[in-house]
Amino acid sequence: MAGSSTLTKERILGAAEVLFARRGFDGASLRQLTAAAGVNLAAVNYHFGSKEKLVEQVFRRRLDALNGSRLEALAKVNGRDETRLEDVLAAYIRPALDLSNDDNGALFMRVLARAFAEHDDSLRQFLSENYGHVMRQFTHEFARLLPQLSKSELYWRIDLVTGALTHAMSGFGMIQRKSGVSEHQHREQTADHLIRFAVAGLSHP
Amino acid sequence: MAGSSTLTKERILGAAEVLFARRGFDGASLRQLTAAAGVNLAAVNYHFGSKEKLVEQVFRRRLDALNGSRLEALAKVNGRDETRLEDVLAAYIRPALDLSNDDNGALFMRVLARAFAEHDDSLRQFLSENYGHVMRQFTHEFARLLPQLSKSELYWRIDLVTGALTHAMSGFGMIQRKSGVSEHQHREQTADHLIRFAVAGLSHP
DNA sequence: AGTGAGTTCAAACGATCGTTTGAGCATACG
DNA sequence: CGTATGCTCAAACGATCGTTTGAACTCACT
Repeated sequence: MAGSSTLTKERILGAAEVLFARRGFDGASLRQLTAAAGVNLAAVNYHFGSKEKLVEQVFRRRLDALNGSRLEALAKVNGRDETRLEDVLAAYIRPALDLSNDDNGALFMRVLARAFAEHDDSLRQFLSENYGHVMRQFTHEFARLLPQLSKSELYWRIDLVTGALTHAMSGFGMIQRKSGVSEHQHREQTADHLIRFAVAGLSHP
Repeated sequence: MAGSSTLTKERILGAAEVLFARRGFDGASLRQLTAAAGVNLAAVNYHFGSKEKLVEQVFRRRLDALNGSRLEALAKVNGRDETRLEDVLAAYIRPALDLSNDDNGALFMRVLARAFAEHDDSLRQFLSENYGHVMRQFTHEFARLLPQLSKSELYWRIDLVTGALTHAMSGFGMIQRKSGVSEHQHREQTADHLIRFAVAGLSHP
């Protein structure tokens, strides 16, 4: 091998994240994308095979780490002697907010929200096949902690909470935080809002 | 005037609603759209001026009625001697669910959710200019009913509730209802879920 | 019957899309 | 040194995009 250029691939993935968040998957063209990344137009098809494969890799790069952190945090919560609902929700929410540490991690949540709103079948299938087990594990935990809820009632609430969180986190990083508040504090306050809301949405009488 | 064909315009608007919901604004081409509507390709530019203007009209056709119903329902609630939070939320939610009476009314909520997730500036400005006063009026009502909440706390909760409702209603009409449940009952049950969730999300301690 | 405004139509416009090609360049290995 | 491999590049491919054009058609009105 010569260059083994993971550099070009990474530049493309980074630019794709920005442009997919801004213009959507259809709206962002490979020419805009490769120009922003400073690479040749043909590089996308050479390194990824197609635009659709690139989209999948954009998700993979973030979701592998994100959902890994979530499951890790959930396991840690389950290791304690008593499991609290808010801790389970924190295990789901905090890793997502931590993404904003990365350069464009916050933008990725916008990409995710787009994919959520587009009811594109192939993309949903890809996400379901690769990361469906995460949501299933959290759902199982919710069912255990909220035994008073019927199955359909629980699914309704999880769906609503998911919608709320996806929407809110897609806007995170956009809202200007007041001066005098550190980024860490800001993220902490946001996590607090989301967790308390999710607890109320799931467990209200 | 000869034809004064409101017929062609309506066929286009109907097909646009379906295809925008299914493929997105960029993903749905005027050729697919006019073919589905059974009209000539040039008809869109003749009757609407451009594709972007067509998008605006798709929103106008539904949102004028939808937000009108919402304000009407809100006025009716405010006319009573005491205003309850769940009634205000019902005034916001029920008109949206009633859209599913219409042929493709339920699909329109998908279109709306898409516009919500895409952070397209020109579309957001259009919606804000034309229908921003509705959200402002409801927000004012929420502030009155929840005086214990700080301004920022209230905005957080409204944002989260809005995200949840938009997501949920964009999926309404997709979920198959159990046999033996009438469409009216189904809508009533859905409204109940959404309203109780929204009450909990807004007013939790 | 004839005029004219409103509408539809097939055809074409230039632009841009995702993808492919083949030559050129770099580096590692015999 | 020579050659093979991985990668980049400019250029082109056919397809499809939104939009425009000018002729054909419809129908109310004089």
